[in-house]
Amino acid sequence: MTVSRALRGIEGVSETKRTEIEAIAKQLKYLPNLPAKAMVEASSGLVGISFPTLFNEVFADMLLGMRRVFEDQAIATIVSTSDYNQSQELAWAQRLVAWRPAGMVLTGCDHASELTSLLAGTGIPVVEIWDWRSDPIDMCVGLDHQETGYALASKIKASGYRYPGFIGCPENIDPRAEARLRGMAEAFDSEIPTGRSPSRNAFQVGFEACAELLKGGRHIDVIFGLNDHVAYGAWMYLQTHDIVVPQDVGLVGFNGLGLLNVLPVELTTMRTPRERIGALAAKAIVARSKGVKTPVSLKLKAEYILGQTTRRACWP
Amino acid sequence: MTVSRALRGIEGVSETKRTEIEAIAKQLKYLPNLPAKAMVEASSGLVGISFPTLFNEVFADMLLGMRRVFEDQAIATIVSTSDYNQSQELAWAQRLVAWRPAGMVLTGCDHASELTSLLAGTGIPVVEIWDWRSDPIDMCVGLDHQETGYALASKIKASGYRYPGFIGCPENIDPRAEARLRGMAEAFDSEIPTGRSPSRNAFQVGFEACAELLKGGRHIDVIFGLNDHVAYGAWMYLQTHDIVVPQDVGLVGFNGLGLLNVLPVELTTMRTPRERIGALAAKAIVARSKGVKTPVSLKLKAEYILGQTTRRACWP
DNA sequence: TTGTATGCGTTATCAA
DNA sequence: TTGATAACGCATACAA
Repeated sequence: MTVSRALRGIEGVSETKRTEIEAIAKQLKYLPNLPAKAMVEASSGLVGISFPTLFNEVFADMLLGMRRVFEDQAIATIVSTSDYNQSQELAWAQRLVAWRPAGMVLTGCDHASELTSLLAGTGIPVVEIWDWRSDPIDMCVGLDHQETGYALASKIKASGYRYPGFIGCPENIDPRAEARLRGMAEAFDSEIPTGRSPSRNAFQVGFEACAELLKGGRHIDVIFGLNDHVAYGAWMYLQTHDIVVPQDVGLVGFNGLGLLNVLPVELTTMRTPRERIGALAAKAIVARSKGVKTPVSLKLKAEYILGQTTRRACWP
Repeated sequence: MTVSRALRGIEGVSETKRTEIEAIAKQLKYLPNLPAKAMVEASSGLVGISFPTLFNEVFADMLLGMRRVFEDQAIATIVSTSDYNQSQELAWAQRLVAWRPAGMVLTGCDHASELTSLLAGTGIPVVEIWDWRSDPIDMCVGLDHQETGYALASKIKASGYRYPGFIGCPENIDPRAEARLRGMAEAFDSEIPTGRSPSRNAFQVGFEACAELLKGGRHIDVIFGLNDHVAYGAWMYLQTHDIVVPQDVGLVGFNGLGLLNVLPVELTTMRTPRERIGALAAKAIVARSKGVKTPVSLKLKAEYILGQTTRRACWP
């Protein structure tokens, strides 16, 4: 018991004893046994994090924001990816709960219905990130994507554009993208024609979806990409087909990734506070596991970035 | 005890009892307590994985390859990133060992010296991936990057190029890249001039390092990028400065990422078996944890991809 | 300041 | 086939 106290730096151990214990521990190469600690404390100091994918800088950014906080607290993270698949997310959650994690972070607010009942009553702090809704499972840090889509489309509409198109992946894959699309339709007060491609690579999605959108024959004066990569893929398509941006058509991305810094044109886009979301989510979990009862629900804003792929002029 | 047996599907429980137990378990929403299991078994069914970064598709690919194997075995993965920093990797390893993991995966073969002594005698299966060396800590699945650099440069040399340059990040960051550079120098039998940039974004590294390399004033007829992204950044630089690829200068990448599929030119590069490395590493750990004594050491090969950024002709 | 008793949930071992 | 006992390493509660 004295050893336990000494090694944890708890008051009430004489200096003599403490140094003696520390010396012996070092000599013995003593390592605490975290599974045993987790058992007695009924919680493990592990935090589970689920992303749709890690082939997307957006999620890597959020992970980085979280890890900076968790590492300070000596919390290890069990990371998983769901491939935008709710049952895969559920299966992971089921396995994870058996580890008695100190918290869970889920991407988005759309989950398998069993997930809620699984988590109910466990007392595990849960943060849903990236997306935002008023009635989270437990806590929430993210954007209202519909509002964000509305805000972005309003800016674009104010630039004089009237015939928007949207390009992205098939429906029922990325609920956030569809929410943004709804917001855009709201801003333009009309249905928005879409081009969609099921490719895995986002550049390729942009290239192919752009082709599909324009094949539709409808007049389009501005194209909204699901994200920056998709928009850039479309940019490649337009270049190849001698369609000049922004003279012939405007092009808009989403996320504001540094990735595109060096590319030939700066993209008009919306910068999302990804690292900040991660950091805030992690802090919410840490606070909870330290006994703070208040649940966190934060709706953050994205920032409009005017690049060179939309016109600046503003006419009626 | 009977419950434990029944739930684990172990022989010697009557059908009656088993169904009865399963019913009650379901009704009680019973979940096994993995920390307790880990304690009694002195090993946790967790595997730790350390990458330099996750902002690089290469590592996301290896992670995917591993996860497919680990998930089949109900093994959870504790993922961490070291930022190419050995002491950060060491600190993570020290925390991880306290979890009594079923295995550890480390990227590369260059580690803090204390790491070896930390792991010695713990009996934890360790696989070093991506890089390859003859005397791993325990097991090894990867490429010999010097050999691979040699192989790539030999192909390029055979295409008639004589004045190579290399662009990448500063020295002492990525040991694999430097090993490839050594192999290239060997193939060309000369020092290779380099351009380097400390930027975080790989495209930007390519753009800036290319500028630096060409500023050097030496005659360069082919540029080797540290990886595909870096090469593509250089491609942007060359385009901007009206230097035509491959007429004026050849351009070579490394990794063969699908990312660049849609880009205007297919890059000459070397395709690395990333998912395969991950899968093999994971299988090695699973085998070990099941009692197989044989340590694994696999040296894989990369595949030369001839694109449109180097000339095809072959002259003396 | 130091130490003893107890219990966390699981599984191996042995007994019935 | 079923169950009792002990042990894993730690931390809480209590005693000296």
